[in-house]
Parts: sequence; C-alpha cells; structure tokens
Amino acid sequence: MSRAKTPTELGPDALLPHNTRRSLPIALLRAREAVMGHFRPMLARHEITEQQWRVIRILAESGKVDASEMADKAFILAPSLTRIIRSLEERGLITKHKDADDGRRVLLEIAPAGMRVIADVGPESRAIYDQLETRYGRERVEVLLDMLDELATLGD
Amino acid sequence: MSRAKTPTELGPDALLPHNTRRSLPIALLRAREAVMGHFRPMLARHEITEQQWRVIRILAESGKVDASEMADKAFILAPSLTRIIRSLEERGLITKHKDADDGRRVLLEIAPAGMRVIADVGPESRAIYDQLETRYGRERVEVLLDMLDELATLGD
DNA sequence: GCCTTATTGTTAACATGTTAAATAATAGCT
DNA sequence: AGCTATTATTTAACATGTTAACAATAAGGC
Repeated sequence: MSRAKTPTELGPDALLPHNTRRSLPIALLRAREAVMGHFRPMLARHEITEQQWRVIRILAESGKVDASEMADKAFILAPSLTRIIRSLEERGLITKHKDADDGRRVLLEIAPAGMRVIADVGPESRAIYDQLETRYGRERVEVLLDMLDELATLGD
Repeated sequence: MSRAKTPTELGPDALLPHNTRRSLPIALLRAREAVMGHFRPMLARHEITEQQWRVIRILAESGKVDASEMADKAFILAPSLTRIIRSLEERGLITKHKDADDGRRVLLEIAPAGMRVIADVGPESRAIYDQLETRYGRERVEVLLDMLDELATLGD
C-alpha cells in the first residue's frame, strides 16, 4: 500500500481520474462490443440490427406490449424506439395500433414475417450464446450477470 | 394475470435464445448506462460528451498520439473518431497535424484549453468514480474488471 | 364540466455507431 | 525506379443514442 501523496508530489497525471484501461465504462463497452461482435455478422446476414432483433424477440416472448414497456424491456430510448418501430412496421415484421382504452398508447405485436425471423435467427443466436457461455463458463456467466445487475441497480 | 394468448405459446420455447433479462448483451448495456448516468450530467455541464472526454483524457495521459492508437485506446471507431477530432479541434481543445515521418498518420495533441477541461472535469470525474467504487466495493470492482476483460478477450 | 397537471409518444437536432467504399501515402518486391 | 499490395484516414449512408421541445390524451381537483 502506498502512502497518501501530497499535491506537490503528484505528477502531470494527477489530475486524471485513473488509468483508462481499468475504468468501468470502457471495460463495459469493450466487453459488450466483444460479445456483440459474435452476433452482429449473423444478424447482418438476416438483414436485421441488434436493436430490431431485441424488439421482435421481446414481442415473441411477451405478446402485445406498448411502446413504454418495450422501451423498458429492450432498453431502448423512446426516440430510437419510434424509428425502429416505423422501420419494422414498414418491413412488415410487426404491426402497430392504438390502444382502445388509452389513446396515448401504441400497442405492438409481432407479425407472421416477424415470427419467421424469430424462427430463422433464434436458433443461430442461441447457438452463438451457448458457445460463448461454454467458453466463458456457465457458472461465471451467472456470477457476472448478478454483478452487472447489482451495478445497474446501485442507485435504486 | 390475463390469459391472452401470446406467440410464445404457439411454439416451443426453444425458438427463443433465452430470457431477455438474463442476457449478457443487455446486462452489459444496462450496467454501462447506469454507470454513465452518474457521469453524463456532470460532463454535460462542462459541454463535453463522454467520447470527447475519453479522447482528451487519453491525450493528457499519453501525450502525442496518432489516430489509430487513439481509436484503440478510447475504443472509438475510426469514422467516429474523425468527427470527434474535427469537433475538438474546432473548439480549440486539441491540435492536429500530419506526422512528418509518415504522411498517412495524423498526430493529436492536447491544447491549453484542453488541459483546462482536464483540470475542471478530472477531479469531478474522479469523485464520482470513487463514490461508485465505494458503494459497489473496491474489491468487487477489481473482480468485475477482470471478468469483463476476460470476456472481451475470449476470442484472442 | 373546466382547468391544470401528468403521462405517452413523436419530432427535431446533433453526436456517435456501423459498414463499405474512397483516398492518400507508405512498404515491399522485382 | 516502377508496380503492386498494404496501411491510415476520411467520406458516405444509414441506424441508433441523447436531450429538449412538442402534441395528444388522460387523470385529478375544483
């Protein structure tokens, strides 16, 4: 353990937070990019983006959901979601209509074409994830997920 | 709970990769957003983005750096970096000039105005990070960083 | 019922992410 | 030297992230 340093002992780097390579934001970014790097080429072959995949996958999981709930589940900001919904609807992968009980809400539902994407992409996605899990270690993935969740909910 | 029929019931669950809330890509995204949520308001007050902060911070750490090295250290793709460099140079926070030994390379250096940003933002950033580290646990941050690094380098 | 406030979703404007292609300069080979 | 391949950076085009402002509807108090 090093003793506390007085300001005069500090070098030019003293103003800096800490080493860039050991910072949580960049480490999280690098890990995420590494993971997505395994999925992206496959998704690209199916002409779908990561976020579009998240949306239709959640619709397949949860049935009809409104935009707010989707934004929450897919972790996509409302303005991005608006554009993604427009794109997916134009491509016929999902349908969209107003909630009869609350005119503000927009209900989303997966369309048959969207279910076909699920059927095509799902198994490939699962295979990639399984391989990743095996290589990293199933137990450690669980531990990591718990640690990440705790980090994400620190301020609650 | 309603008994509305969801698409999930139409086919075997095996079509879907797994539950969305326990997936590494989203967990990493949520954790990262939670962390950045602590920094962003402060950075915004200093009229600087997260990526711009990474760039000038690395220049303060490492002195003259060429664009490729910067892209690598800051984990920013080349096209994004081109735009960020242009913006930072226009604002006078960094300088940019061609490498005399290799005309392809662009050397970046922090400018006095950039050093003032370092002096202003650095301590605030460090304080936020320290608080985060304390609340999460210093030891566990180290463990998490190691696990993330291993995940990021799985394919090497 | 009317007014104020809160909620939901969209639009706008700008910054970055992502892939592919273009440009410019160097390195390597003959 | 001259030709070709490789490398560094930029540009282009589109998708998403981010904040602020806006429009439409709903909820609640009076």
